[in-house]
Amino acid sequence: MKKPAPPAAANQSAPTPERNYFADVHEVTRLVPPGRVTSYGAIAHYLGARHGSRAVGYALMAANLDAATLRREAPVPAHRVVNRLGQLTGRHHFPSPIAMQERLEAEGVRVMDDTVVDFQRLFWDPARELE
DNA sequence: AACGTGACCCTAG
DNA sequence: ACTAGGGCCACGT
Repeated sequence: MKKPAPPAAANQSAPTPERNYFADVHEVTRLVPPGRVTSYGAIAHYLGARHGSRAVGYALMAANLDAATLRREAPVPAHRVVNRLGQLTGRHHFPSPIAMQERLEAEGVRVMDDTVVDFQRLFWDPARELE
């Protein structure tokens, strides 16, 4: 899949400047296969490395809030995004603190001590897989 | 407009 | 190996 990474230079006074950014993060996240995981930094890097990794988490939080508010299945598999060490640092932003781990385990991903087991092997890098 | 905060990451000491 | 500090981007006061 090809992705028109919006450079930070595209800082026009658009009606919804952040919509593209959120949409991009969500789109990439949707491409992470079940049973695999990626990291905030990997997504940020794929989108052009200009986006801070923190902003990726912000976008995912928004996705989760939308899902919770609309009471429907999360349109974005945010549980497949962890930090660079494989830790489930975003678990407290799910409906339940254990929802993230449960979703991962339901896909066959084992989690121990808030950390993905075999993270290196399950890691899915968009820059390498979508290239 | 400046400032603080946050699901992060890299580089120096 | 461990800890600090700075850089990164979006958002709410």
